[in-house]
Amino acid sequence: MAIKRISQVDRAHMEIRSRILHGHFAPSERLSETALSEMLSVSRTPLREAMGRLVEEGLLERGPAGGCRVSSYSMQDIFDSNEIRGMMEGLAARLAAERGVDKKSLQTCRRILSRLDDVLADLSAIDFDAYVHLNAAFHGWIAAAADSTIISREIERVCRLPLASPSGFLSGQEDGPEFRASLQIAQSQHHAIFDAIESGEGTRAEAMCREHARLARQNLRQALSLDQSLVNKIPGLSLVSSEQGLTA
Amino acid sequence: MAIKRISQVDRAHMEIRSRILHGHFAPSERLSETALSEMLSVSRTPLREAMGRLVEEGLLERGPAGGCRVSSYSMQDIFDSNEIRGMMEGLAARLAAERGVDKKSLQTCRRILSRLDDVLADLSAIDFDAYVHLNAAFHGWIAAAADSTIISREIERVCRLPLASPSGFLSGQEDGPEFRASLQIAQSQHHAIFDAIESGEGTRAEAMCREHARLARQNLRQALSLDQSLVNKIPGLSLVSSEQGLTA
DNA sequence: TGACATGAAATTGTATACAATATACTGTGC
DNA sequence: GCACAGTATATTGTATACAATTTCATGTCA
Repeated sequence: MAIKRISQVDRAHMEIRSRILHGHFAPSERLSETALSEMLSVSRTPLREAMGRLVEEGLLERGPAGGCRVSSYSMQDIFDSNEIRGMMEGLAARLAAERGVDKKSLQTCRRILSRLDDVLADLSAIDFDAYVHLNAAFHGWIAAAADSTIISREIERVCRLPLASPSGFLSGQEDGPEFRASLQIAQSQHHAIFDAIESGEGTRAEAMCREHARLARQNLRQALSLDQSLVNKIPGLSLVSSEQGLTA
Repeated sequence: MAIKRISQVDRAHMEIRSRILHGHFAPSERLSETALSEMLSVSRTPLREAMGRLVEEGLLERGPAGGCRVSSYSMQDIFDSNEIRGMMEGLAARLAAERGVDKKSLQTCRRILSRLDDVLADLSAIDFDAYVHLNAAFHGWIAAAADSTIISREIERVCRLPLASPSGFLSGQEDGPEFRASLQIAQSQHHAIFDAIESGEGTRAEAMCREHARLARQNLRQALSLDQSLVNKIPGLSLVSSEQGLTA
C-alpha cells in the first residue's frame, strides 16, 4: 500500500550523493552528464534534476560555463557547518523551551533518552547501530520540538551539509576508549538539553545545544589525530581539501 | 564582455518567483506545468528545473502525487524565518569578531555606515532607494565578514525565504513617522554591531544582530496594525494565510 | 618556437515526443 | 438518488533529438 515508487530522479540523486560522499569522485572533478547518464542508466533529464538538487545541497558547484564540479571543502568549512547546526538546534531548543512542549512529546523524548541510557549502560558492549539510530531520533525530536515547519525544514537542510549531521562523524570510529567516553558526555548533554526545555530554560537549552555540537567537532579532531586513515571511513571526509587536518 | 546570457531556467525562475511573491498565484494553488510553460513561452524542461529551485526555496511544495502547489505561510512562519536570519547573521558577526576582520574590510563597512548616516540625516527627506541599497550592503558585509563560504551561502539562502530578507518589509511603507524613527534605531544598531565586531566583542555582536532582526518583526507588526492594505504592497505577504495578522 | 586562429569534437541547454500515472467524468446497477 | 466502476482526459515523469556553446587540438604564420 505504502509502496512509494522510487523515481529516477531520487535514485540518481541518492546514488551520486553516495558516490561523492564515499570519495568515488575527487573534489573539483568535473562530472559529465552523458558519462553519469550511462553510468547510472538514466536519461539526462532526471539526471540533471538530481544534479540540480546536489548543487542546492552544496555537494556540487556549477561552473561559469555550465557543467558541474564536485565541491571542495576545507576543515574550516566542516567546522562552520557544525557550528551552524549547533546554532539551529539551539534555536529550536530555545523556542521549544520558551513556547512550551506538550506532555505527549516530552514523554516521547524521555523514552528515547531512556533507551540511549540503556545502550550506553555497558561501555564495553555498545550496540552501535542502535546508538546512531536513537541519537538521530533525539536530534530529530529537537528539530521538531519548536513546532515550526520552517525551522525543522532548515535544520534538515543543514544536516545534509557534508559532515554536519549529528551522526556524521560516527561511522568508522566505533573503537577507541576516548570515543566511547565521549558518548557518555554527549548523553549527559542530551539530558541537560531535555531538562532545560522541559523547565522552560531557553537560554540554557540553546547553550547546551551549541556545546553539544562542539563535541562533534572535538571528536573529529581527536579521531583524525589518532588515525588519519579515517578519511576513507567517514563519508564526506574525502571532500576535504587537505590543508592541515588538525588545526583550526 | 561580461554579457551573461540569461538562461531560460533563470528567466522562468525569476518570473515565477516574482508572480508568486506579488500574489498572482494564490497559496495552495496548484501550478500546472503545461499552463505555466505556455504562459512563459518556455518548454517544460527548463520550467521544471526552475520549479525545482522554487521548491528548494520553499515557495513551492511538491504534492504527494507529483505536481506543485504554492506554499502557504503562517505569520508564525514569517517570524521564525526572521529569527533564523537573526541567528545566522549573529553567528557571522560573532565569528567575525572572534576571528578578526582585516582593516580594509572594516574600512569598507565604515563607508557604508557613513553613507547610511547621511541618508538618515534628514528624516523628512529620506532617499528610500538609497537606504534599501545601503542596508542590503551592510547586511551583505556581515554575511561576508566571517570569511566563511558556507556561512555566507547559508545566509543568502535564508534571505530568500519569504519576508526574511533584511529589506523584506521595507517596500510600501515609506511613510509613517514611527517607521522613519525605527530606521534611526536600526542605524544605531548597525553602528553597535560594527563596533562590537571591530572590538572583538563576539557575544555583543551576536546579541545585537538578533535584536536587530527583531526590529524587522516589530516593524511588520506595527505596520500591519496601522494599515492592513500593506498585504498587497509588501511582496510575499500575500502568501500568508490570514489567521490572525497581528498576534504571536 | 610560440601565439593565435580555425575547425572538429564534446558537452551542455532546450525542445519535443512518448509513457506512466493520477484525476475527472459519465454511465450503469442497486 | 447514490455509489461504484470503467473509461477518457489531463498531467506529470522520462527519454531522445536537436541547437548552441564551449573546449580541445591542430595547423599556420610571425
